[in-house]
Amino acid sequence: MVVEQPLVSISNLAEEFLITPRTIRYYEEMGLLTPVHHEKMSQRLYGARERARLKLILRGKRLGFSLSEIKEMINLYDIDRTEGLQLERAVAYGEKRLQELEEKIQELTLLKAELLDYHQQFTELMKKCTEE
Amino acid sequence: MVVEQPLVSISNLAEEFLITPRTIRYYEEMGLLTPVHHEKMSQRLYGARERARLKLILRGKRLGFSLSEIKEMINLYDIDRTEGLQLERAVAYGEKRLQELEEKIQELTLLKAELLDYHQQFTELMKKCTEE
DNA sequence: AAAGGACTTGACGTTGACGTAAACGGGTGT
DNA sequence: ACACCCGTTTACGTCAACGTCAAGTCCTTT
Repeated sequence: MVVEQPLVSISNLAEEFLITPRTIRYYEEMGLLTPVHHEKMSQRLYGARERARLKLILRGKRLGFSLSEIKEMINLYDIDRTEGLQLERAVAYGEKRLQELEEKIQELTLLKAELLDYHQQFTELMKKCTEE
Repeated sequence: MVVEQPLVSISNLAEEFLITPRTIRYYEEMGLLTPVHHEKMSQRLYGARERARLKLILRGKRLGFSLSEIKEMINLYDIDRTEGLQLERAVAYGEKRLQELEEKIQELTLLKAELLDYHQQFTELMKKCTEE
């Protein structure tokens, strides 16, 4: 039983994710996306896989990763498709990335705590000003 | 009782933070740093305040914020020096930033969980391969 | 058939965050 | 006096991540 995949055009996909077609083509150019090209026709079509990848890419961007970093991360997800000969390297790399993520979380939490501290001081100060 | 501040030159500061003098001057140009200029002499000198700011800037960079975002954040810390007339705006802005930080933390945690999941699958798979 | 709209591939422009080189000045050791 | 080192300003170069045309292709609609 073959499931009919909903394939969409580049501008539809762009609209869906609130980005431009140019951006999507750029991600393909950088090797982050690999849409199917319609038979004998020069048209990119995007299915569930590319949609998922694009989601990952945009999340990575929001988190401040570069495109090359993101590429390496999503390649980790796709490594089962590769020969799988350098699994140890992949595992080691994954561990390194995990540690970096943990550090980022720590730093963000710290930053948030500091801002929160200042925030509370200010709010306190404002209360006093409005009380009198 | 005046405390003698240890003021350092631009290259000393650069060396301390493993960046270049150019980077420090650029941050000043963008309004992120305001070193004291030695009297009648054209030399920048950096004290505790600039060092603290630079620390904040570099942490912001590691977390993927742009320089203009970082500028707004450290201006929140320094708002007591301004007239203080628009405190409400500052508080509101601070709350917005805090919420964004919370979202970033959530996303990072999610990403980490996903990577960890794949990582464990791979490690499991490798065990089986080496066992036989 | 002619027009219109969505897609394609170049190719060049732009912005942020610096790198790098040029040309100058002030103090210091020899 | 001269070289040397550290600092300064000014200016152009660079790289990532796209924006913005230009020119052509394909399909549909009138």
